[in-house]
Amino acid sequence: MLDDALPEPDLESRVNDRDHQALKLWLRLLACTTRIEDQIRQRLRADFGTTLPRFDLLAQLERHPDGLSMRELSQRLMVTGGNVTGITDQLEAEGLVQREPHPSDRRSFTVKLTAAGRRQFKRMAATHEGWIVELMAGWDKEQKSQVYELLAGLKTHLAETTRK
Amino acid sequence: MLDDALPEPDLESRVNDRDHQALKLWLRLLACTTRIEDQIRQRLRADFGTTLPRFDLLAQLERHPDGLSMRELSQRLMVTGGNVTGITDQLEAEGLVQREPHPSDRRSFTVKLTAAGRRQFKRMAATHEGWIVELMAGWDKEQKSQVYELLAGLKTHLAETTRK
DNA sequence: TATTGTTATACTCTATAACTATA
DNA sequence: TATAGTTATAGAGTATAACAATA
Repeated sequence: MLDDALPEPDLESRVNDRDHQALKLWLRLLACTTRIEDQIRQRLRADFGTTLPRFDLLAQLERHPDGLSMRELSQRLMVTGGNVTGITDQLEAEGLVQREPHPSDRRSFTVKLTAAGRRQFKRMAATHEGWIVELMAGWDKEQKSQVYELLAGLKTHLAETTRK
Repeated sequence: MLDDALPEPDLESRVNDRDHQALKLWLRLLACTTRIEDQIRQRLRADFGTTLPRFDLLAQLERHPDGLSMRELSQRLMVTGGNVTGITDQLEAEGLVQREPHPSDRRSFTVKLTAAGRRQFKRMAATHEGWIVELMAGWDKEQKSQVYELLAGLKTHLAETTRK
């Protein structure tokens, strides 16, 4: 098997000969994504002094120039409200985002990127994409396309299966 | 696009129309694996009162009946030594593993599963595999096989690319 | 000197629950 | 009553660095 040629032990090495297809696939999938994610975290910290959750929050705001409420951010980032408060506090202290009062609901805010936040995110996003291109270079264009389409099916299944 | 039919916003929704193939693929990949991993963590906690790192450590020991040193565990689990000490302490307190003195090197231990640890791990592993089968059921056998083979290429590339 | 493992410390991310202000 | 957001707290997981014992 191709894989036995790889000397480095890692999370996938937890798999056993008797194990079944789904499990083997999952462990290999996990090994790959973990490795990429670790790289991204390391590089975000080293090059930009930031973290993946902070980057993710900025990315959501960049997609929504009109801003998002704390609750919407919480849903999109899939974390609880208290955490969004914390991350938003940090980003606001860095001057990258700001809370604006909601026009009609005085309980709520609209969180938006500042001009500085937008500039900074654009810089980070461009670099980040370069990292991804580099890390995914193990697949050619056609292979990427194949996996992308295959993942659509898995994603749909997960959305239907994993409520809460 | 198939994906626009999915209403639920998640991490993949950070992607933008102008973004490129590698990035879109990565975000979809990350969304799927994160979702599965979150499920596994939740279920390990709910059903067995344990965590993924603890499960992973037991899995490594199950594959190595002769035991592993702390250093080997650290490498295989890809975490620093201090963390392995902590996780091993917990598992030892639960009676699932034990440290045995290394025969020739008095600085070192060999960590092994206890009989209880082996029994408990077998139970957990069987349940765990059922979860994985369920969560990966979005792909049929042929699709699983395809992705498995494709991942081999990515994994090799990552092993060659991401040294520290 | 280098290595094995432990300890101490600190930081990030996370969830839960109690709380306030408003709807 | 319900909802938006905050605060407080606790716990898991991680890294770093200083340390003791041994090689």
